[in-house]
Amino acid sequence: MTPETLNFFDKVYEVARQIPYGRVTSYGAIANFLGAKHGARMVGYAMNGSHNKDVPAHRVVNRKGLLTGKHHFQGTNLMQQLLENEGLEVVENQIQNFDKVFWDPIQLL
DNA sequence: CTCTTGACTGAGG
DNA sequence: GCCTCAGCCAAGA
Repeated sequence: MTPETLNFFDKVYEVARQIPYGRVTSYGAIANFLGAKHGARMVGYAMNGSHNKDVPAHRVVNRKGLLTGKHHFQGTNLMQQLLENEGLEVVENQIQNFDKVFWDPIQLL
């Protein structure tokens, strides 16, 4: 675990916290925003340790709007419930109107 | 050290 | 649109 990796983890959490209410983004978008050469996979891996942080990990999905990380949440459909609670429409672990609720961290600049 | 496993993604058929 | 393949790379066994 290099210092750069730790910094990367913190950056991921920092970006994730900036995701607006009712919006979502993808692992790749975050990776691209951070210029992460480790790739989107590491973003997902970073989220693995986001449990005891104030990170809305449920707003981060894969590029198709699929809730690939729902099994990392407590219960079976907690992630979906959280998203629906924010006014999002989720069917079969997939976010509906994904292109409309998608939020690219690049817009933060 | 090697091998496997992923909360991924883009390209090609 | 679907499926498959190949890069990607940190962590754990």
